[in-house]
Amino acid sequence: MGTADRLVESTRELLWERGYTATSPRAIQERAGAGQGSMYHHFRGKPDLAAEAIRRTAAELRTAAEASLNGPGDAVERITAYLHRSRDVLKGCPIGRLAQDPGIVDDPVLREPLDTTFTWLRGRLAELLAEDVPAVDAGATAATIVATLQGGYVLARAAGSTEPFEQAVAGVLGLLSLATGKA
Amino acid sequence: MGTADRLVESTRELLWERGYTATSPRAIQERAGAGQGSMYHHFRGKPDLAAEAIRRTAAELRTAAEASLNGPGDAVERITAYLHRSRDVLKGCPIGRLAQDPGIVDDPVLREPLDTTFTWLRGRLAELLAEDVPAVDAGATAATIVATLQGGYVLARAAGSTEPFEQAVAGVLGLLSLATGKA
DNA sequence: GTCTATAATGAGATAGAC
DNA sequence: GTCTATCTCATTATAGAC
Repeated sequence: MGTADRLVESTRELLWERGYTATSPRAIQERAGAGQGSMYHHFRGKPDLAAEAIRRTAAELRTAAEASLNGPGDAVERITAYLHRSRDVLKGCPIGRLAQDPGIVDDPVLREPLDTTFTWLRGRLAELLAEDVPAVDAGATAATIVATLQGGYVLARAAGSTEPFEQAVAGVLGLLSLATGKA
Repeated sequence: MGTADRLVESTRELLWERGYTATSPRAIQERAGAGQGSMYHHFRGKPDLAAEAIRRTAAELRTAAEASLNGPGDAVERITAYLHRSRDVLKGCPIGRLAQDPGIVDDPVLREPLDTTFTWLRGRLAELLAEDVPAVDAGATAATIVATLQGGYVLARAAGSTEPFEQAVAGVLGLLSLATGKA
């Protein structure tokens, strides 16, 4: 892995752990084992490096989601697999957590991958629901599922425990099972 | 309003707008129209001031929630009123947004009001659901409702639009209406 | 109680040697 | 390509005058 790649990977980790505003170029350099000159040779500055890091993380998240959502089973089974996927709940969502950072939301270039990722995810879930669960509004229910996940992370971090996340996921799956009549 | 109160109010606003890490004592002082000496006379420092600000915001949020949840109607009607309450969606939840800030989550004193607030809210919603909606797991569904709200804020900020928030709320209410058989 | 120094530390980036 | 100064500004506080 070259220096530029190590810088991007370090940035990805730090954005997940601390967010954008609280991540300093200095910390990125230290974790990547690179000097300042090296960083400013490969990237124009912190925003440029962060943009590359966020795009890479967004692409990875989408690939991981597709694995569950294109898997075997009907809509509710695929969504269940997606929601039950192993996650580092107390670290939060590497994309969703950035939505609280003013430095991200106020910069169109940095916010764009977040918007694109969630718009795609809601659309894909809505497709699945429209096919198999006619009893519900597919678009609204898809938004609820993604929001449950993102809000579950928030509640877990506030509680210092994964329990609220697991409850929230169980709750939305319970409601979905009523909609399919397979309760 | 005395100087100490103005400092706390300024801190509350800035915590909501920027979070804890990105809020500087300097910014607090400027907004409150107070000097540095004044702030350090009334408070030991930024964490002390933030603790007071967060406790005050949490108390206010709880009072506002109780107004809807103790209002007229059955469980689903009260929850609907709570979810439809007017909110500044793109600013996010003044309590929930702090859960993404490492400076809050890593400090037990600053995290405690978040935990207490969400634990109370989930409990209160679960009480209402247990009375009127026997078809669902009250605790899990309560967690889903709170998570939908918190996740709805995240999606709205990522999108730069209130639309995903409104969809998520509509979705969870649609699912709840199935559970009561009043669809 | 409130004010104005003062100061140590880090952020974020540029310059120029190697 | 990478390194080590260097620079400017903000952060977070302390000290002491008023």
